[in-house]
Amino acid sequence: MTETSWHEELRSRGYRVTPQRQLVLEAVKELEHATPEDICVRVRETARGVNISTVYRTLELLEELGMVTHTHLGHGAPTYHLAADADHVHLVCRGCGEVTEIRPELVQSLVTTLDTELGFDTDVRHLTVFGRCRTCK
Amino acid sequence: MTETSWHEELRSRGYRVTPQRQLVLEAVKELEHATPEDICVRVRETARGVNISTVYRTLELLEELGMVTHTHLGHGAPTYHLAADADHVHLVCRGCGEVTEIRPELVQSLVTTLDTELGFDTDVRHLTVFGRCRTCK
DNA sequence: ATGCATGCAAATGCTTTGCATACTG
DNA sequence: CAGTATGCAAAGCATTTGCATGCAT
Repeated sequence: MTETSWHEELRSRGYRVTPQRQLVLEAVKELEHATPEDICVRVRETARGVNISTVYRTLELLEELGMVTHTHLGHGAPTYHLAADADHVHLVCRGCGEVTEIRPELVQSLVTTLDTELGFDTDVRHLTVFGRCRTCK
Repeated sequence: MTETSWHEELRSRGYRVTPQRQLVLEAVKELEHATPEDICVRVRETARGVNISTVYRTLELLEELGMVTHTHLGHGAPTYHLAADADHVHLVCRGCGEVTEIRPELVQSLVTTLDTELGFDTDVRHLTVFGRCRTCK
């Protein structure tokens, strides 16, 4: 999505293009797996402050527009990605806590099975698999 | 696990058998997919009150002992199961919000792939797959 | 100008913690 | 009796909301 196209996307839906919204989207782009708090801190480093509640409101909006997605990687706050970069599945190791991104092809068999057997359409981007990595098991 | 065996399990590890711990375990057994709050309410119905902080402490203990497990089914509080009953995977529909339990065999291909390709040992009981069910897609 | 978006502060939901008291072993 | 477990209240995060003001259109 180009710079201008999402501006128009916003306007066409009756939303406004504001500096805060641009800054939050930038931060999501640069930081990967960022929590709302991370994003807030990042934005404060680079420019005028953006309030944490605006970060929440903006992330909700960007998610509704399909520009970002979130996943729950642990017990704490969710982490956000650009939707365009989110085409992967997360593996979280309970031993060392390491988070790995894997190619979505590795879960293709699961997606196919759930679709064939149950007619269930899996949201692969939101999928997080917990377990133990090679070194911790 | 029999009634007495988990009492001994507790004692052997230096923990004590208390009415609260028994009540919480009972509630987890009876309510399925119960949040800490649900458990607290349930216990209050049947007997003397148990404080919410005791519920949290007890669930943590029971989980450490491997008697219960939890999953995150939505945005709110986690839900607890008896570990013995937990041998299933959760499907959560983003459309209607319905939670379905499926046989772990349906994700066997995923587990095998992750093990073979990455040496990752999947915690199937904690797995929750988000997406859209047959009627909502 | 109109009214959506933001900042601020308070409220909310969930969970943890400190400490005095109660109870188990 | 010794030391763990509980209740209570307060504190701690993460997130949401109400409302007055600011800014994009």
